[in-house]
Amino acid sequence: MNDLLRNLKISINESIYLKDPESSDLGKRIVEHGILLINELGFDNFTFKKLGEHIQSNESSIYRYFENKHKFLIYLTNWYWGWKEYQLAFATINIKDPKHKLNQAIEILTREVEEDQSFNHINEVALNKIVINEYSKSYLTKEVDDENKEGYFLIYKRLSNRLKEMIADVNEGYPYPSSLASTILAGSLHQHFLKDHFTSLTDCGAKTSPSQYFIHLTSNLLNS
Amino acid sequence: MNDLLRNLKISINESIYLKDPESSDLGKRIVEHGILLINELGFDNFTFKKLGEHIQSNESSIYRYFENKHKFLIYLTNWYWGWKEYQLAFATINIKDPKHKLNQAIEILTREVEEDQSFNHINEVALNKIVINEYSKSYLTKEVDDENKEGYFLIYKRLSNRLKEMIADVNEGYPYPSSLASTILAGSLHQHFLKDHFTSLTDCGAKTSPSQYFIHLTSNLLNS
DNA sequence: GCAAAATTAATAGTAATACTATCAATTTTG
DNA sequence: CAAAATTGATAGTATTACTATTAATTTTGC
Repeated sequence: MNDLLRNLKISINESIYLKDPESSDLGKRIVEHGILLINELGFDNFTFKKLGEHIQSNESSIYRYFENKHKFLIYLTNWYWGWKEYQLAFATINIKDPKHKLNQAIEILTREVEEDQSFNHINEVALNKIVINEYSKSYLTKEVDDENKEGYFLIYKRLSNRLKEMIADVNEGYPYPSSLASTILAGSLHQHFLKDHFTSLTDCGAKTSPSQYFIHLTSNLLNS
Repeated sequence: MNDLLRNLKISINESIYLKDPESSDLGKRIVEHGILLINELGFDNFTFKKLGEHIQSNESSIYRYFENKHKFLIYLTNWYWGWKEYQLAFATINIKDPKHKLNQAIEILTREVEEDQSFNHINEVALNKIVINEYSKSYLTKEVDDENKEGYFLIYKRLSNRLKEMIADVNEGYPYPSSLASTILAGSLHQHFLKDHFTSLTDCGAKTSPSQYFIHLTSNLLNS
């Protein structure tokens, strides 16, 4: 992202928060330090009380922004996928060739994340680690169907669908474009996790990236 | 499985439990009803207290078998993967042709689960749902590296590695056999989840199965 | 610049969770 | 049949995940 986009705001479904954290200084500190603290402790060990201590504020004040830590995770991961959606749009808009476009999309969606200067209070590297380690906990719940109806996963579904369209544009005869898109998105988070914790289960590591693996896989699948 | 295997026992790393639940009637009831209750409530809402009430036993008695519910989940998922490993071994042992063997392996590992009469106190269908919904929570923790060293994920890693070997036997030039194996294992759980909760993100459903998707994907990748 | 409104902080309190400890009752076994 | 092991019942602790109330502080609108 560049300076032209300084005023960009990732828009997030209002039912996910009680009060928009972007609307106040405290709200931004909750998000900023929440990301750092979840990354440090893991989501399971993270509490609003601990976050309150970290930002020298009060547990009860945080509860005025988010109902509970589950919703806070939903908020953060929505932000992440919204951010990815912007990156994807900008990086692929002028590409005409469908194959090139798809490869670029996969690259954006599966690569190692770097800091984005456009969003001051968000550490995208830490947030990416949270998404790798915790995203699936946001939907692997008994409430998933209700929350899906509420639109909590809309951005992610839209993103997966964009990828699916690009897959179909390369090979309209390929019978599983939706499954391939979701496999790339969820699978790349998984490969990133494996390279950090279960090296024997992946070929990704110092020499090979998840992006290479998925670009190779997709090209071979669609161009044969 | 058949009657020849009546006395089969899935062996599980001793450091996962405090007392072998297979060694007593109470232990078996903990496992049997624990599976049903986790499937019913979801792992997050499951507690040993609730399980105690269900089996008309006491919370404190359950704690003598398992340190906590996390270890209980590790136990159950280990059992599941051990069971899959047996199925895989039996179903592929006499197949000579590497392509046929690999297809058979993918079928076994990704298909819809059916009841197995060999294991009385285990409801494999419910357990499969638990694995789909909860398995990733067992390793997406801050303790994953320590627990990996303790051997908590050995069976799963061995299974993934067997699949990797079969992939390499079909095409020794394919550069990402380990990643493909882990993608098939984790990806098929994910596709099963999607078909139940996010139908727009998958092509799997009434007419198409995750098995078909992954067999098609693998064949096309390795035979081109 | 000041009063009213909104926000935040501090404190207290509740119910549930995730255990541990103790001891009694029951069952198993040698 | 006595000793050992297992199980059940009860109680207790620290933490979590909140809600409620009120006071202090900050913001705003005129």
